[in-house]
Amino acid sequence: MNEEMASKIPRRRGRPPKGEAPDTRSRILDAALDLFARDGFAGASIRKIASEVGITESAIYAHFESKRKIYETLMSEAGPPLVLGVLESGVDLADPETFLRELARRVFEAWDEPRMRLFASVLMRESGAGSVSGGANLVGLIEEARRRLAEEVFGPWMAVGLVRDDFSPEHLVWEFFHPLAYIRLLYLHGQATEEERRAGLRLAEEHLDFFLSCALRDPEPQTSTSEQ
Amino acid sequence: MNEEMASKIPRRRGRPPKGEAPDTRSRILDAALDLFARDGFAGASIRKIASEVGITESAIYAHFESKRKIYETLMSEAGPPLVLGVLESGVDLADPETFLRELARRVFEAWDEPRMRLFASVLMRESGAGSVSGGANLVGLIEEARRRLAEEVFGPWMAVGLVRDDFSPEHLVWEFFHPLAYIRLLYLHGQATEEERRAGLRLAEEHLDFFLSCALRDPEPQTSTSEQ
DNA sequence: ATTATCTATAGATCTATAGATAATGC
DNA sequence: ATTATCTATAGATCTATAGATAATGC
Repeated sequence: MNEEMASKIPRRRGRPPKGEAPDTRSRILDAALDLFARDGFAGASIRKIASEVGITESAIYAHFESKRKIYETLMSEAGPPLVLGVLESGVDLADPETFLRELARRVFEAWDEPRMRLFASVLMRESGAGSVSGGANLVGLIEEARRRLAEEVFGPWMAVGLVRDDFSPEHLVWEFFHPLAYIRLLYLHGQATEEERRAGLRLAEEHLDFFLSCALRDPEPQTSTSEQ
Repeated sequence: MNEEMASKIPRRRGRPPKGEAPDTRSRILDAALDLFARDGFAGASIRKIASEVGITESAIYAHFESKRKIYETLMSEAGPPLVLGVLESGVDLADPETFLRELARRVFEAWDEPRMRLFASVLMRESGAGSVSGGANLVGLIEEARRRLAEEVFGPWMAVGLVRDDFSPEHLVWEFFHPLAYIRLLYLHGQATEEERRAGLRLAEEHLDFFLSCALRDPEPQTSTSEQ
């Protein structure tokens, strides 16, 4: 529980000297992320967050106007870019197998970071319909990634016969990507043990093999339009 | 919010006459399930549960000794049997395609029930590691189903060449079943709209087609051991 | 003057218990 | 006598604000 309940010695009254308690704002965000992941939005209290940081509750209100604002700030700072930015960073699109393996590798590299695992917990807890609005909607985030992968990656591949064409590009993306998202939620969450994480990564690799063996096609013998 | 905030007229003091407020205990459980699904364990209060049922908070304590006990009671009443009982009810194992389609149909029939959708929300919210212990562990429940399907269904099929054998039975089960579980959590939760539910069911069907087209094999031309 | 902290506190809400009361079932 | 409810209340905890105080940066 209170692993590092922060210095018991109460601070003296006014604004602390420069170097003493650096970047309280981000320490509040870190503590909040931790507690939201463990206890959910409703279960985490300003009081616990403050005590984790080592300041009083009222000090928090100098940085954020409410608990919900803390939540929204967190969520807006770790939204889509982290999922899709990976895609943008220019992996070679020519060979599906290489591309998908590299994409999965990068996505999992990001998702396996401690901070991202905390986000996975929060997403899992709070992304249902009745939840804290403001930012994180799990289905929404994933739909976005799915749409782009379908349009920009699987669609073109299908057009040149690199992947099977008896399912839509959208569905191929789904079969590729959603199991990975599922693994993230179940195996790469905030309190996942080393063992769970390894199990998750192993599953992901095996899924990739399975998917590739199902979806790939050898490129057709170049019935190029220029020589019909 | 308070769709049916229950009769505003306060009841009179003592035990109510027989037919008047029937089966309070199960009405408490229903209200609690509803609120746990919407607000999470921490976010749902005894007070709200009581007000939903139309009794005072203290009346609840005549039925359950604590909020946690209500939660545990709920979870113990809707555990594994609902997932696996479906499997037991004797669907013909001879033809994989028929069996798997029927299994999926029954599982989704159960999961699409309003009450089961509420459970999906609660599972999603509270099954992370740091959560309310007692009963529901999502990974645990699914592992159990997976193990049995692998041993009793996919294993035998693989032995007789009905499914591909370049992946373990366990992994084939995973590729078959986990996308369905994922759909349940994301599309068949407590507050899912009609539209989300339909999208989920459509995805499930398409997944089934995809999986069958990947995993099935025509039975081998009966190289039976008796005629070698 | 502004900022980041503290002390003190208001007011809401929450879980749970004690004790009164009225119907039930023996 | 038991059970299911109520009224009343204790005591914890929670969010948030007011106002004092001390360092910072102009």
